[in-house]
Amino acid sequence: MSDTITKTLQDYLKIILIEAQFNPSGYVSMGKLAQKMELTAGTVTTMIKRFTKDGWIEYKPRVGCCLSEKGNLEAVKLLYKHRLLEYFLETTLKMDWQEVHREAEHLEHELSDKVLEYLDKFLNYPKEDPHHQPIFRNIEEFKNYYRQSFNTLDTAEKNHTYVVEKIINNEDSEFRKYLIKNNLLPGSTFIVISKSIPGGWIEVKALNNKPVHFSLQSGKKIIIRLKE
Amino acid sequence: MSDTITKTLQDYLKIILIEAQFNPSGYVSMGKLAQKMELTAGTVTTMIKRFTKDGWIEYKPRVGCCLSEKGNLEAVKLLYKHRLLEYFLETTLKMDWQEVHREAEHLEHELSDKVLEYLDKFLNYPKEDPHHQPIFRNIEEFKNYYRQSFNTLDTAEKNHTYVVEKIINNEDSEFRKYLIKNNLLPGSTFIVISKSIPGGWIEVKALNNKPVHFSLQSGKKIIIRLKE
DNA sequence: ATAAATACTTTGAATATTCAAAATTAGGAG
DNA sequence: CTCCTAATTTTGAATATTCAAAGTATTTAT
Repeated sequence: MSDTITKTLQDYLKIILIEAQFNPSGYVSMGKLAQKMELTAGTVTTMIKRFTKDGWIEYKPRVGCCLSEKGNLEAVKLLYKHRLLEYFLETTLKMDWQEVHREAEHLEHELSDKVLEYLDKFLNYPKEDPHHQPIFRNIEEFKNYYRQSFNTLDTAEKNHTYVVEKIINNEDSEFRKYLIKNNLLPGSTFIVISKSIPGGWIEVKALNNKPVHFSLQSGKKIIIRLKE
Repeated sequence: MSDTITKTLQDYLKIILIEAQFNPSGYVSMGKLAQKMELTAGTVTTMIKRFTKDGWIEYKPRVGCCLSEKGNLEAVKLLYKHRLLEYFLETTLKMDWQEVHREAEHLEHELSDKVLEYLDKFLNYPKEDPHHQPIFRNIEEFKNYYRQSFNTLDTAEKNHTYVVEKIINNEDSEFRKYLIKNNLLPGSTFIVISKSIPGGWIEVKALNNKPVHFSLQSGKKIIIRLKE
């Protein structure tokens, strides 16, 4: 059944597409997936292994999974269907925005590519859904959009290398001095040495500098991007 | 899971609703159901017994099944969703009529009552789908329509094929001879060539026979059912 | 570096849906 | 009334999806 796109597979693909964006490695852990899918971790592990065999997903044991090319294609199409449906339900049928997401969630599974095409034409190819979420019509549009979006330091991962992109709330001069001293102004490259979520801190090190700690709270003020 | 309306249950209900109309007893055989569902008779028997336990269906072993009140309610709603979707796809999205049925078949399963309500309002409550099939909004409308439309020869429709089910008032031997001569005894198949309600007549033709006229009055003595 | 906590994987079992093939039954032919 | 045929029902097995609980591995804290 390697080519059958079941409703279940679709749900997995869509969640992985979104969650992978929040992770510099591009991988989604089994725990995270289980939480989002509202299933047990064991179930998710089993299913992911099957989907991997069918070529939808790539899986690294004890690490997580990401979408294959084939999986990406399908996942982006689902997001396209979802957002176009939201647009239709809200602007054409004038449904309450609170119900729109849930309804689109159901309908997207049965909306064929053909109906999608006609619906898009009828709606005159809107660029955004009613909540200003862009409607991506292919992977390139999707990837391009997310390439430009950034994460903050608190989401950085151990052993990965990043570049400082921007500092939020630049008024705080104490905080600024701390950044200058540790060579962490926009443009600087650094690596994550260690991190403790329960402890609420992260330790990073810029080139030719000593390691330095930040609270995850203050890390939210530092916008970063993964270094190639 | 007695209350969960799965896609599978929906498929069974919809087919039973339609097929039951073609049978004067109101029951659908396991064989017929299996054929329409494109499943084996064994599968259908098993499922029908389960659905009976859950209160959707009434089942008589070795005879067949029909819908319970609860099943009828759900089935008519599904037909409502199906036809309204056909209307939408064809008149609003301007899809090709050949694709419309298949697409509605899929979407109807995920169209909630809420969206149905808004869609109906948007379409301004059409009375028929694009192929002149009435859109029933509740069981009464459905039953009423079928009670009047598919019982005796006078209600038969042009170009449709029927089977003679029973002759009322079998004493009239002249009438009986007329039927024998034209091969219109119970079991015979015939097609309606033409019909005039103002003229008060209907013209039908059995296989390998010449066309023959009946007054709508005498047609009331011939009980028929739609073929297939 | 070792113990404790956390995350992940495996295993065994349950439910829903399906089929093929064997067993049963009803209705018609002789 | 008995036998045959066709329809129906039963049985045993398969697939997909899921969970709980037990077993492993990794990470964090001491």
